[in-house]
Amino acid sequence: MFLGVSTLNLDAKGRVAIPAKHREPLADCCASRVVVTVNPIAGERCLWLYPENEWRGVARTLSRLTTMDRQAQALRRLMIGFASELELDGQGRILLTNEQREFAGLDKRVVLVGQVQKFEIWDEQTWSDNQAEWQAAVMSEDGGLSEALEGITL
Amino acid sequence: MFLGVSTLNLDAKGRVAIPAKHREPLADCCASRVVVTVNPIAGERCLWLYPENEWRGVARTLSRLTTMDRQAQALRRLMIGFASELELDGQGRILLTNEQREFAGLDKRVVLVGQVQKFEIWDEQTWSDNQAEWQAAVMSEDGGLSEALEGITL
DNA sequence: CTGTAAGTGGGTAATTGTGGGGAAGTGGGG
DNA sequence: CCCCACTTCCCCACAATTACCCACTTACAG
Repeated sequence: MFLGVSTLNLDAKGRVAIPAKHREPLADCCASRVVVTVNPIAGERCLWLYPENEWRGVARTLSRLTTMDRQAQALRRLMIGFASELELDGQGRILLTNEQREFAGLDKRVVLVGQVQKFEIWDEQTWSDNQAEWQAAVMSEDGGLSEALEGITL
Repeated sequence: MFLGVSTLNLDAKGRVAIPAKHREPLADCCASRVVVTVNPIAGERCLWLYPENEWRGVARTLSRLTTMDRQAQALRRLMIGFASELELDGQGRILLTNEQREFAGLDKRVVLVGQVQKFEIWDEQTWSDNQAEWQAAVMSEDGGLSEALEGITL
């Protein structure tokens, strides 16, 4: 279970160092092999980082979507198209492609966010800009709670 | 069952000492392993501290929410994203991350509030500012008692 | 008044994040 | 076919942070 935010720097070569606390779990579950791709959801400009074993399931799901559905095609083009398979280097870093960096608007300061089975990588500014919005989204005054959230206890 | 408020100080390194009365219960139920995250509810800027065993259920609930629901995503980003797994140090203290301290506006004086299965951590000022409001919220003169509260016995 | 326990504050050593140098590999152009 | 330029990878080194430990002071109880 991957948890927690870490703010990190992209170095001049476009590499990100995965925080040490995540390295052992990654070595265990996927031999430090990961897949980075983009988040296809409109308006959320961030990258997704999957351990290879998790990615396989995602890839299978994507490949089963029908060819005739426009949304499915769009989803597949983005997620498969931008994906790259990577292995952590000796210092626990990965090299992002230019396309990925551009897509997510990554410059120097980035945020790596654990999301249980995967990670998200955000530009630091974008991440903090979105926070207020997310807080408002959860139990906003306008009353709306989505079905998925009704009645959950935290 | 965790009860009671304690006012505590963050030290210069951002650590909080858990009051001694809670340490043994924590040692028993979760080997002094806890998870700290943020309260995602709009307008409530505080941290939540779960014993690890309680956290597992919460994490399961969160991980089951669908990827395509915006509110659920927001909730997960906040609660999983800001979470950190911690173990009390030899002096019974835990180290909060910068991100968590910033989120809850913690400076020096903080309040730890027992909430049965979990704790809340508030900035002292924020805590006292909110008290009046909460009193007003429960059984306000404008008559409204929420459904959840109708007919309960205290 | 004294002894124990708890809260508080720092020092030190190990670990981690970050940056850069150089070798190895790849592709394009002469 | 060879050479050059550019990218990718691996390694080393420094700097900052973190974790662990010890010591002091305050509070409470015997």
